[in-house]
Amino acid sequence: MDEVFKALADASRRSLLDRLHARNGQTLNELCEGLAMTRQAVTKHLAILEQANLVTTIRHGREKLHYLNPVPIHQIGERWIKKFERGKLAALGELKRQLEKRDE
Amino acid sequence: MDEVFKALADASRRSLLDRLHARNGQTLNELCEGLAMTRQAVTKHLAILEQANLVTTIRHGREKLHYLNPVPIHQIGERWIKKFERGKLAALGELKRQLEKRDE
DNA sequence: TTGACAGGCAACCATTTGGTTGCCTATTAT
DNA sequence: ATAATAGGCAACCAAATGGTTGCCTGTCAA
Repeated sequence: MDEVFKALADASRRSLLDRLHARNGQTLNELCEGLAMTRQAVTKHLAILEQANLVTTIRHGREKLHYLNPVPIHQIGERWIKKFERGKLAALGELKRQLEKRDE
Repeated sequence: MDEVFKALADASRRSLLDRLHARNGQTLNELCEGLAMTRQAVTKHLAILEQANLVTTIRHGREKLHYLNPVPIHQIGERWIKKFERGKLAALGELKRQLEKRDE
């Protein structure tokens, strides 16, 4: 899980996920197009995403296809959000109320 | 939004959020208790969480109370997850199917 | 079979990050 | 008034991070 958060921390990597979301199964070179980054930089980002299990790859001949894996992101929603979500809006509302009481 | 992801990338900071979730409105020194870190390190983490709007603080006399703000985390769930969630399980299932076809 | 294309590996570099220590300020309690 | 308490600021440091360049390997097409 730690790896997922670290992987998502970088904007370049998030945009790579965006690209894969737009069109799944792209090759490395396709993912490089239009980016102000060398191919090797992208390779590193993809490796990090792969290790975090956010991207799955498959070799097909000399090409490596990249597929988005939505499961870990979904798990954040399941574990983290849910954890803090109880009393979602209530938190801020109650916060204000408590402080008003405290500072009287 | 970038700040939120960066703030969540660190395990120490996530555990600070856990602590605040367990008991909201703690002071800096309370949050330091039992951690293998100096007070100043915790201060820095809290500053980052504050900048990401994940923690709201209020001065009360010489104390600074820290409150968890669940809204940005909730927004991840709203924006990111939703974005990739379409065809949640479908993605992996379809992935396998496509590859089986491709590699025949 | 040979060149072009897709990708991998490794060394290197600058900046960011997570942490430290040391000292300063403000508030509270004795 | 003064000591203890709660927190802030700044300089500094080591390690991690995001990026580069250079070169190597494997696969496909002419």
